Amino acid sequence: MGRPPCCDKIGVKKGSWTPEEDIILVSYVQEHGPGNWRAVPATTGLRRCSKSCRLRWTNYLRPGIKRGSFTLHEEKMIIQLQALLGNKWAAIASYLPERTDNDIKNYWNTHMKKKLKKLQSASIVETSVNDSKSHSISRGQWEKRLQDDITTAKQALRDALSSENTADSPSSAAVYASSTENIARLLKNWVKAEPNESKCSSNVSTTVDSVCSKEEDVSGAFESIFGLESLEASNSDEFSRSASPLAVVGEIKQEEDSTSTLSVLENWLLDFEMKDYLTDVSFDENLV
DNA sequence: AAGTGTTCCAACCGCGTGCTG
DNA sequence: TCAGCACGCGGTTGGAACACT
Repeated sequence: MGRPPCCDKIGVKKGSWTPEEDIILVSYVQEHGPGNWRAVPATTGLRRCSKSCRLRWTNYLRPGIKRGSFTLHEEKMIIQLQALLGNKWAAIASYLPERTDNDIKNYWNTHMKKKLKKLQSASIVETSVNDSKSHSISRGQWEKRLQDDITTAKQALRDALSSENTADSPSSAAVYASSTENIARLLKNWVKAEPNESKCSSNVSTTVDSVCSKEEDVSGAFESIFGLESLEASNSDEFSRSASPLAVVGEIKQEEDSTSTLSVLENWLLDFEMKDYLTDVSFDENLV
């Protein structure tokens, strides 16, 4: 016996969502909040599967979603997190609050795989040419650079966390207001051929703005922790030997009172098997 | 201008997991 | 303990948009 369908297929609409359907869905979420998706079709009269409603909300209508091309910064974070976590898109997306797991997954499958393959092939050529020079960086130099990175990362994390603590947490009303703005923007986009991509500094609500700035801070911390800047110039071997984020976070943990963001970070990192990280992670394994 | 190939992304599908009775 | 249910996740697909010939 196969698994029963998540909802009655008869009369369930598929395919692209219309503006009218979006408005209905957003109205529902404004009233009831996200969740209980099973009730959405019954309550609203939408002829959509509950799954489809959830997906539409999380991937498109949810407030705070940034659309448009990925920044270099985001790209680097994705590369590092993918190398660390594998294809755990939801986990990766949790560190890029404005991007959905679907977006990141799509971006990875279309852009990053290509780029990394290029990078890898270039690296292989370089390695074959400069094989005898491959250990040019001494252990002492490496440790010194690592220590600098850790110091920078810790400072960046502190900054990010302190700004998060001082910022007013958005009320649910504000969150849903920004959702309404999302819809308004979408409707405008449907009317006009070319949308004006919403950037952090654009006409999106202050709620979104605060998310943007926070994301920048946190990602900045990550860049330092993971040595992102060195990625482009480094080969996979060097990455596999790079500093353990566990060590950094563990040290920060001792110095900082726990905050929500740090706890999430810690839990995630502590769930990660350090041993596997040190022995297995390399770009090669993730380029399939 | 028309045909063909390629890219991109929204949406779907099936499975895993956690919760509840 | 177990079955049923709802939700979340990752892989995959379909088709619109774009690029190329």
